[in-house]
Amino acid sequence: MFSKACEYGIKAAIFIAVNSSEHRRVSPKEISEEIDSPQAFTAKILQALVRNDIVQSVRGAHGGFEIEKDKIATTKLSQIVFAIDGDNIYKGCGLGLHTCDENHPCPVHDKFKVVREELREMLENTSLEQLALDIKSGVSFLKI
Amino acid sequence: MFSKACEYGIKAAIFIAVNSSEHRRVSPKEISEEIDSPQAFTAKILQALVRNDIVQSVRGAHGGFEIEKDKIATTKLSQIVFAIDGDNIYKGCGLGLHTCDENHPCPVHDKFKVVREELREMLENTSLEQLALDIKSGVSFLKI
DNA sequence: TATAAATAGGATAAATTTATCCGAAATAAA
DNA sequence: TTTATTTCGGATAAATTTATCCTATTTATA
Repeated sequence: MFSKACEYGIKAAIFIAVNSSEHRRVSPKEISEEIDSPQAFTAKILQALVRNDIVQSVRGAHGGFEIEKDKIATTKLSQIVFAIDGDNIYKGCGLGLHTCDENHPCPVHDKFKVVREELREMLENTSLEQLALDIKSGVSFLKI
Repeated sequence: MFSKACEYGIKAAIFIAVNSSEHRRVSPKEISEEIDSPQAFTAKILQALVRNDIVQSVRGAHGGFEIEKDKIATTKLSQIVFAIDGDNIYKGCGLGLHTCDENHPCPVHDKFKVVREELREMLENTSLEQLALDIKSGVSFLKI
């Protein structure tokens, strides 16, 4: 469904959110260990999240990654997905047609529309905060 | 959402179904022109569909690809997707965890479950016949 | 101001997916 | 039985995604 990069990006953001809520900055090394991802590759993805202003980075000694408190509550999954994979998952044609709309639909246009709309709503209505809370309380997991 | 190979496979199967319903066999060349896909690559995908008994092939002069009449009605989109991409789209974990279930869920497990279940049902309830009919009547399109 | 600790970013490699090429095998018909 | 036509299948190449490595840059602190 999502690219590996996107999967890592979502998990990394959740882990940073969990730690930021406890005023702790985290390093790519720590992140990649906790979410079970390749460190250097994860660092690249973190850079993309920083460029898209989803995550904040602090360089130099005692630096690391963090997310501003109010952003943890306002950032939606859709923003992370968009920053890494773009919006093709719930915008593009299911069968790859260049133009696919009501006037010129692909064979699965109507049926796909329902599923993708549901996916879009889910991503737009899910905040980093909700996901981070479940990790903190041990209800959900970031690896294995 | 799906791989290119899967997109081509679905479109090819629909085009073959349309022609088989009019007792016409089609070649990879004709198929790739009609669905706007690379010919040799499409031929490989057709072979996979033949091996999975979704499409029938006839070798030699006057050969080509066809689908048995009753199979056009009974074949579901899910079978085509499974033959090419496997069932990871609506089985695997949304965040790539090796084990992700009710006892050990990833952060988006519950939310994803709904979307994937809807996707699965859609694929399992959509027959080649329905899709082919819309192409025949000019309601939907296989390219552009 | 020197040093150590971090992220940033370019270059490159490995793996996977997508795509092409060509000869082998099968089949209908002359 | 030969020939033309057609799918099958292996080898290979191109493109994209995933992953690694190394150096530059930034920053806190001794």
